Amino acid sequence: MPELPEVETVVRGLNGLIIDKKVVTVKCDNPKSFPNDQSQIDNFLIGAKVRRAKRRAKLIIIDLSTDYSLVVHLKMTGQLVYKGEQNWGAGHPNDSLIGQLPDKSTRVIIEFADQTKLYFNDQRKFGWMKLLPTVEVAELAFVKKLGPEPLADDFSLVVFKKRLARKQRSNIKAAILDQTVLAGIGNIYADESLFLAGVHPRTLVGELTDQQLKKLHQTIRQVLQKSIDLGGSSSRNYVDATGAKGNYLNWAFVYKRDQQPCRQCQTPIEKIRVAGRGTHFCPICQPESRS
DNA sequence: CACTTGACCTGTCCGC
DNA sequence: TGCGGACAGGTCAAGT
Repeated sequence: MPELPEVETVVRGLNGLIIDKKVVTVKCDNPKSFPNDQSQIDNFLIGAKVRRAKRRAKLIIIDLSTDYSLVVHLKMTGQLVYKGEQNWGAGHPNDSLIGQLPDKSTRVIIEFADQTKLYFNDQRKFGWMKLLPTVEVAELAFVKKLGPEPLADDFSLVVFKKRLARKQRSNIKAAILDQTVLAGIGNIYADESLFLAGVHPRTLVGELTDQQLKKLHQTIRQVLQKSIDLGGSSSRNYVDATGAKGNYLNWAFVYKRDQQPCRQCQTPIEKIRVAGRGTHFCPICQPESRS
């Protein structure tokens, strides 16, 4: 669920909360969530100071003073939540969530020298964090294969078309979900951007018109930016680094809106399966191409 | 190689 | 109320 806008929101939050903090203890209840050896953790995480947090695709990368980085993938249910005086206390809106940590979904606890803590929670245990040398992050096989960042200035229509060139026979939804084509789109923003572009999710890439490609290139960027502005989407359990939920779904056109009226034409939104995933669309605004 | 399906997990919701 | 099963959806491995 955390897709590009949610991960970006977490990273921005971390940058305002944990810079220069020094790690003093690390606890992990589930080796799969944090598979490093204890000796690596002792040597390169304990005692390290946080330099900065950044994002690549859906990855959170926390650079440390030891020239190691903590790389985190939240997958579906991961949360990276900071508990400090800023966001925890009687009367604070996030107290009900933050105050209860750790809970049964807590996998890793990182404690800083000022006794504040960073919690990695992950109900379904699909997510992970890994400690590795900063220079090796970009060399990871799956990082090297990632497509371009859709919000980068140089992500032009020409680049978009080039990226789709080898996907002519797959449907457009599967193509934009493929992280080697584009980095950062997941199920929510795939559905939303296809709706705004008026493209049926099962349309084959090779059958898209130039006009549709141009429109989709724009709507992908629009939707991702809009969601970042709204703090992301909280479909199930996404929260940002301060424990706050995102607001995008109050504004969504199709995602999780099956049977509800389309915001443009009042036709009930339909839910189908495309690329193995629940897919929401408007049958009038996104007509199926006949072929 | 391109594309699809299944596995990884746990919690929730729906129908009987 | 309890219980089975479908579903949620990011990514990689395995299968077609």
